[in-house]
Amino acid sequence: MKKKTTLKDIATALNVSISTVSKSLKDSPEIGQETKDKVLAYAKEHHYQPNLMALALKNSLSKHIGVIVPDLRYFFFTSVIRGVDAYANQRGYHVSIGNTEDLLENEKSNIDFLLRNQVDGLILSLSSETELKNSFDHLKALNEVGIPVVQFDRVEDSIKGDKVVVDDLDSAYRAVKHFINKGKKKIGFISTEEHISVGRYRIEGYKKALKDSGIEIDESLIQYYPAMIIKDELIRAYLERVDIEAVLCVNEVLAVQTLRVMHEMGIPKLMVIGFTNGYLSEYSNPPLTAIDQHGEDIGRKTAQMLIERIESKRDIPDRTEIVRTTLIERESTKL
Amino acid sequence: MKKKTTLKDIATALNVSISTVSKSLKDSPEIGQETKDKVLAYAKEHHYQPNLMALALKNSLSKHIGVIVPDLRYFFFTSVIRGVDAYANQRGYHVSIGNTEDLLENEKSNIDFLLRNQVDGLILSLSSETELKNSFDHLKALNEVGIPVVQFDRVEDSIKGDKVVVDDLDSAYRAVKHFINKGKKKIGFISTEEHISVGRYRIEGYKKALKDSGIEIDESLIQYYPAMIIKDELIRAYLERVDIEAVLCVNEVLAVQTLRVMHEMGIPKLMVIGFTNGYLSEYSNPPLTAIDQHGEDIGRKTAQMLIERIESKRDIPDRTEIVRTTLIERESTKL
DNA sequence: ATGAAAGCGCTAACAA
DNA sequence: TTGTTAGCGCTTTCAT
Repeated sequence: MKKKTTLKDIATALNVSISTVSKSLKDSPEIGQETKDKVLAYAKEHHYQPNLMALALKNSLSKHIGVIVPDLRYFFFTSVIRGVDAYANQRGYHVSIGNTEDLLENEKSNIDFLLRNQVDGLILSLSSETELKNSFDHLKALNEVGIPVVQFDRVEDSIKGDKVVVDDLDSAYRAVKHFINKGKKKIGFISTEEHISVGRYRIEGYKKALKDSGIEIDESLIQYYPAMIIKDELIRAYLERVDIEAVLCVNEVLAVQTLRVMHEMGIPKLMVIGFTNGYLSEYSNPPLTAIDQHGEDIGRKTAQMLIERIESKRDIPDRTEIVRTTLIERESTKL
Repeated sequence: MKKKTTLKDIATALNVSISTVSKSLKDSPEIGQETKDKVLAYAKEHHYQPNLMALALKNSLSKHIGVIVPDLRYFFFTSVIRGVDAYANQRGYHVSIGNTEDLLENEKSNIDFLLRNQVDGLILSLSSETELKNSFDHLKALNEVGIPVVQFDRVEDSIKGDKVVVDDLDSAYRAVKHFINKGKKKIGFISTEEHISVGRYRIEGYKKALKDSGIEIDESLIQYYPAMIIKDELIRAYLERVDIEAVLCVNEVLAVQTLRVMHEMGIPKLMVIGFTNGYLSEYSNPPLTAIDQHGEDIGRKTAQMLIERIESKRDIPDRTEIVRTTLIERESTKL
């Protein structure tokens, strides 16, 4: 494997000093045109690439940020990443992605790795296990080290730094209102693990909408499942157990799955809304009414806040940005 | 923003030399226990993190690889990334992800960035535009620089390095045979852009299966769409135009979409198979028979080949690994 | 117009 | 047992 060309290589080859080469490459006026040309030519020919590691070492700024998400297979998280990537690249930053698989250990090791690699800042959505165990020391450590952190979606307030969240409570509220406006009164709620912060807000919104409409809350209509991915049978059991006209699901996988189980059971008059407006919602049969969380916007926003903080000398007080969702109405609430 | 703790900081604070600190941290036998303890304690307290940039500079090995994919929203690509990540981490490598959005320019800039960041190697699946324009100079340059590249899925033979591909031809062949075994003879094919390499193999497999079964090929049953994401109307037009009993789709989005349009048109006796076994296939209604490309295996395989090459001193001849797909039968081919 | 030297954080060979 | 030094690739200040 060939070695990469360095300033020194160019310098020795051309019999000039390293600093002359460095200056030539930046087109410094200090250097004569001839020399510059020689250097440029040689550099091009040998595919010279500045070593950003060396630069980072020198400047103690890596122009490198990390994004850590719980699950790369979820549309919402990849959307956010796309947003971060787009904004960061445009500002000359590179982004590294870490995937926790919803595990605390992976979250720790990812943070560790990114830190050692001198990322200038971190964007992060908590793993499910982190939230479950309330284990935030590794994140508090980030505060102590002084590296800026922007959290999104699944956030923990006790950790310093900016936050971008979706108005989960209000989104659920509006979704349930949507059902009610269509004349539905018996409304269910299907959620994953109870400890996830966003889930808590969503359930509150659900309850508030019912209360505000004078509908009594029936806890038996609320179903928690222990994992993100569950068997059809569990949903079937729920649908058999309860007597509902509409149901709000906490993510699009559950929503689409409910739709299908429902169909198989032959109860097609049930309205369904799901959180996340991804391919699943868009292409499901029937198409699913979905709550669009605007993942890319969230990504851009977090990246913007982070870079602002990285590049600012002064201390900025912590900000929390709330992104309004949009209800995208499709067939699943039209019958 | 606090500065990060360095060896030097520890050394001055403790009135020892930098190398003493360095050795203590690696638990070198050269150093006295007392000193070690002092150093360890101080390091812990001040959240010392070795600066991997400095290490990379020193060793000219960054333990860092890059993965560049065309579209993060596709299940197949995120699966591959998960596989790469899993294997690489276990080998002590970090992985940076680049997203080209199927654009040549983004592919170039991603490669550039990764190179400057001294990645030790690159894993890559070509952008659609790169394949369309046959523009491979930026990739050939990688060969000249001597940085190892492993391509997967959408690959170009003229570029040196290992490759991991799916047996696209045979997969399509088996899918079509599956239809034929179920008594179907009029079989359609829905594809995206014609220039994508995997698409070409799939169409060949489709044709070969028909030929081998003595069914005449009707080019009018083969439909190319200009983009990955298309309107329902285009599919409807196709379904209205042709007279088929089954259809093979080049990805799961198209397959699920076809299923739905079909359903809306009231022609439920059409069998559908799609490439990629992701959430869409699994949760569609009805569940979709899908060709599982084993993305995570592919990811692990590419990472393994790449790291082997990075760490090997000797030249290894180029290898091409072919991953066999699995046909996952679900409802969409059971009627 | 060009070059020498210091320093970013770290390791390792060599001294003491 | 501990310390000194050189060097990884680069920029920048200060000579020359």
